[in-house]
Amino acid sequence: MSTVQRFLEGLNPQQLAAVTESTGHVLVLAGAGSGKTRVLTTRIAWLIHGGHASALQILAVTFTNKAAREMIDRIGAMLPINPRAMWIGTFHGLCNRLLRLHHRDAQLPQGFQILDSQDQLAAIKRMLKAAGVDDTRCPPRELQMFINSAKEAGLRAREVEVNGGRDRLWVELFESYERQCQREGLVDFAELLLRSYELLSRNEPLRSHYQQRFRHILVDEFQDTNVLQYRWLKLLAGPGSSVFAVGDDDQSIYRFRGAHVGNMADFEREFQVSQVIKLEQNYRSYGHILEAANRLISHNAQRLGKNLWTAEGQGERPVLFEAASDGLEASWIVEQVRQLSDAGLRPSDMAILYRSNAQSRVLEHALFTAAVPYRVYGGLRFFERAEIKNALAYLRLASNPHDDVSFARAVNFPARGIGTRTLEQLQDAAAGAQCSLYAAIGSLAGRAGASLAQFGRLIEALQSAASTQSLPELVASTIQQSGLAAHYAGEREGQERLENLEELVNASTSFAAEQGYAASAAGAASAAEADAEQAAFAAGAASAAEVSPLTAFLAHASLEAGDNQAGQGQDALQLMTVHSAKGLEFDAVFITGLEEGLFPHENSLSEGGGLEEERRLMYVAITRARKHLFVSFAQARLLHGQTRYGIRSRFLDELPPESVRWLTPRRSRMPEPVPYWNAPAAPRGAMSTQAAAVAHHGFQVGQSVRHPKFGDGVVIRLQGAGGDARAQIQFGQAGIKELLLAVAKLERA
DNA sequence: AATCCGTCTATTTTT
DNA sequence: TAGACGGATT
Repeated sequence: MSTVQRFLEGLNPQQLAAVTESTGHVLVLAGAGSGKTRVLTTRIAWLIHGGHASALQILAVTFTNKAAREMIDRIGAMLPINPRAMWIGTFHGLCNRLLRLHHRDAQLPQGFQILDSQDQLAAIKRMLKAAGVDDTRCPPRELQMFINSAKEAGLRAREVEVNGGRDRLWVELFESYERQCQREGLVDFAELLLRSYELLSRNEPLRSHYQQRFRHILVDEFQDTNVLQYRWLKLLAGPGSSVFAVGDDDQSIYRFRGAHVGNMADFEREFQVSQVIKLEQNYRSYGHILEAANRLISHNAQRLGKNLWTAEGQGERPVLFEAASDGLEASWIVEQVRQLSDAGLRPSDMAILYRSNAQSRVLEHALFTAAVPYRVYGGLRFFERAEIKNALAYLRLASNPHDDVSFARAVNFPARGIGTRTLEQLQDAAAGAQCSLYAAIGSLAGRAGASLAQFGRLIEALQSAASTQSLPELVASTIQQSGLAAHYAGEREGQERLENLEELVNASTSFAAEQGYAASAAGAASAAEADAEQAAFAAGAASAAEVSPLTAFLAHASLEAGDNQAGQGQDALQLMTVHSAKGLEFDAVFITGLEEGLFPHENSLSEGGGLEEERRLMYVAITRARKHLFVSFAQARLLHGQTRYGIRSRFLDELPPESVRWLTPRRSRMPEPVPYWNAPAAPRGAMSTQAAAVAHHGFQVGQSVRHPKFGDGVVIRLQGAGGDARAQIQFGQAGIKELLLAVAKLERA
């Protein structure tokens, strides 16, 4: 068929092989910029249009909503079908869909609420308080980590291995958190995964239904999957189905949040992948940039092995620059930005990347002073804003009044005379009666009881509004009735918050419109199918179509926190961490702060495999650049209010010398002491510290030294005098050491 | 109920 | 240095 031919046109042989592989499971090693998304979407189009599968037989999983949206849009552009007929979404989104459809079997109320990390932490704190456990014996954040990592490993509280009293306590708290969530109909992110995993593993008919249905399972960013997600996929992949996994082990940078690169090798072995397809042709960067990336990553031992190449020319060599201070590094970047602008690049074609968010300050300052428009990624997202969460808490209560997380949030905001005392009494009453806070309202008498009763009536009013009004009407009236509108209207800085609440109404309007579209139009096929599923597996339960718009909207708000960027649209230079740059590309890229201790980050060096992950991070950074790449570091940097003297990152020495261009003399890895007057970012106090640091032993803060065992380093602090004089020294490999000057064989360099 | 003050911490982040 | 948080104060 000619349409199919047209899809396949222009694919390189490896891409073509991946797209049209028709037997068994497939592992695609997709290098940066190798057209991975194109392969995924083209394969889906090929499967459907070539008659290999129907849209209903396809399940495609991504990590972010953005990636899912992109996939849906691109398929929509290729095929005349409604892509919503397919199950395409994030792991969490798909699990949500599954659990709503089969909430009975999953032992959840139909309108279960999803807790984001913030909500989860609040729930944990509340549980700790109820259990009477001291925050110091069990820091809430650590318990949260403990619970989430257990769940992500597929473990329930009872399955966690206990060694010692501390563990026992934590496991008990884990258990009571689980009970609390179950009682209140709350599901955290990890629970979405675990609960649907358990649902499928325990319910054989349901499992085989979905196994037979999903003939083709496609997974994006496979290197980022965690242990539970891998098991989930394995469970869903029945006999005769094909799993198509796309990933790049060299871009695995999320181990710290549970990603398990080993899944790639496990997949190859356990699914008996006969052929691993490597996509190595890069369509993004010029040759010298790719050579830099290839050489750098070749220093990693743990690799599946892959080398990027391009059919385009060599292009410019990446430029390396050594600055005396972070301030001067920033000024140099601004100057390069100017030159690039003169050469015709728009600010939005350029990005400045850094390892940690704290580094953005100096850069922002320099850009602001030079009047370069810029935009910083990161920070609060729309649905995470306090005012939005407050409004959502009321909406959640309208949907499920027994959601104590939302109750606790809403009950006294805006203030309505229900203080900590009253709340404690209510908590006790609820704990005694084993019921929700809302259900316990009646048990309190007196003035406090009256205030609570009034709040209870508010919830009931919202509930009835929810059953009569349209979603946008409900959102608007909730903002009014809750008193949030009045509260923010009376606040000095409340205007912006009011606007955000207005925006929430708009969001609900467009959400409702989209849902309506999906339910009608070509989505009829999926609706019919979903109904069939209902008839077979959830007899008596509400069908998917009956999940109320409010419930759907609340799930949407939890699962998609909204844009992560400040003001968009305008032509601005992009500032972001290397992590958030993954998946993006720019004509010009600046990678900053290439200093030992910062990049690679010192905290990573103590973790096994940490250095290799840092190196992959650098690899990701380099491969973001299309034409121009600038890599820089500073001898002195203001960090936590103190000037830190850094050594050039080892990563710079791992780049191919013939493919890069040093703008500053490339010395041995020992910077000269920095004259403070060259370091405008340093506080005035630094001057006196440094002047005072010159002592009779002849060492000075910022001084380069060499130690027979630890190698090259820089003095970062001096204390004591005479025979007791000590120096703290930042070594390249060995990290920070404190040495007695009288004893240590330090050589001045 | 709002505000102030001392303490603590500071890598990366999506769902 | 700066920001977030919790406890105490007004």
